[in-house]
Amino acid sequence: MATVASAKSRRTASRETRRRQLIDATLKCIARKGMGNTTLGDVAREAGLSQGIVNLHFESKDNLLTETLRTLANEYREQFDKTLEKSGPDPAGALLALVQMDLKPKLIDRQKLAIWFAFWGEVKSRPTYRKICDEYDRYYDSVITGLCAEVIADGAYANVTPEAAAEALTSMTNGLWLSCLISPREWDRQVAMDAIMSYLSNVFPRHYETTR
Amino acid sequence: MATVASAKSRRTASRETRRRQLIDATLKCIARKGMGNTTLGDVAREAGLSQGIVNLHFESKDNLLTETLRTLANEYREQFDKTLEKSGPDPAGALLALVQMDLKPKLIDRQKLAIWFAFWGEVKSRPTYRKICDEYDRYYDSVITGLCAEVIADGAYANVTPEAAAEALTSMTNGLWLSCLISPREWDRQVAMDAIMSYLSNVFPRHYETTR
DNA sequence: ATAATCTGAATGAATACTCATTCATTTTTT
DNA sequence: AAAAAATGAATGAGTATTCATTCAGATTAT
Repeated sequence: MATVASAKSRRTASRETRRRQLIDATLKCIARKGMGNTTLGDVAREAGLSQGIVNLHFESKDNLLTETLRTLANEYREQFDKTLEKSGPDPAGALLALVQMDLKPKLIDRQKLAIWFAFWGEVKSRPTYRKICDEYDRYYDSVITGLCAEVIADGAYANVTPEAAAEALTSMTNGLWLSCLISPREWDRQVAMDAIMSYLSNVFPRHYETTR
Repeated sequence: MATVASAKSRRTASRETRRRQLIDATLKCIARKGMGNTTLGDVAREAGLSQGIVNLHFESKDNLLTETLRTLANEYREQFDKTLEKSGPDPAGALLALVQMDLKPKLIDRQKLAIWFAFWGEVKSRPTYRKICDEYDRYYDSVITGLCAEVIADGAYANVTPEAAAEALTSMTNGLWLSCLISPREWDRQVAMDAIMSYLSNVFPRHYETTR
């Protein structure tokens, strides 16, 4: 019983702990009730804390939401980087690992998608959200374009540019998320994966053998 | 002055006219301020009418928003059907016309996209929105899957199923819309079209000649 | 060791404000 | 004159934010 550092009955916690706790509560509330119907009272209740707690730790609701988006985006980026790292030096393998990541049930469930779309839905009227998303997307785009360029060079493919291939692949995964959100019953991971593989195996045939 | 049915100074209008006017105002407000910050006062002001007007013609805000989504969806469907009709009997041509439609500046500008994403952002917490979107999507999916099946049969393509190709194409256009929303500066219709053509010309090479 | 003091995290009632909805009144049409 | 349409002030429910107060744990003094 020695090294239990944070006793569970502790009434006060460090600033960072509370902020994280509140952000987690916010994510849950947005997934359940949507962005518009999530009140600070909801967030506090979900976190098991008191009414005024959010304004104590974040100064405003606006702030809380922005930080929540940042946290969400960071989490995705960590997954992205981890996937990239684990996949070794082969660019074709890395590309496949990345698109497969986007369909992993653990990472992308309907809860998470609802949260992403909730933020995307406000992008036009909240420039800050747009900027944050753009910043991260720019990075993913550069990585994926780079991988496509390597594959194209390696296979001497003359039928596609790295930019077009990257745009096609990232757009496809984002679009597949929308299908999952709107038709959860019908939506099928296998069909989604088939769609992506139909691209890879036809555009880069010497790198992605069709198993059909 | 006899046959001027709708004089411009007319202060009262038919129910349908007013409803349409209010829905148009709602669309503008959502594009400008976002779903969450659009109030009934905003809508009334945008329409140049009085505070209580929305509740007079729609019974509630909820109702107004649902009807607005239906109108938006109908408008898109009309475009879809018109495009299909105009494109003649060739399935490959129809498919191309449909994906090109999705990138037409007239049809798809950032205003419209913002509205679509605003509704999609609420899909998870508002089952009605989901149902409406699903209903329309099911139709588009069936049409596009059918066209893909025809192209596949005609070209004897063994490398892809109609379902996978349809899913790939519709997902790609939806995903391209997200790019347009998030990176409006960078986003380029030509690159978007290249991405789609990289799919068509590689998966259905005997139907879509690469002009490169 | 014990008591006294301090600190800042947390509370939750009070405040100020927004906004959907209602409705008595006015205006327009028939 | 009666009916229909529209107005816009009033209502009240809901909610972000504030703040005086409480309290657990750390620090200091005895």
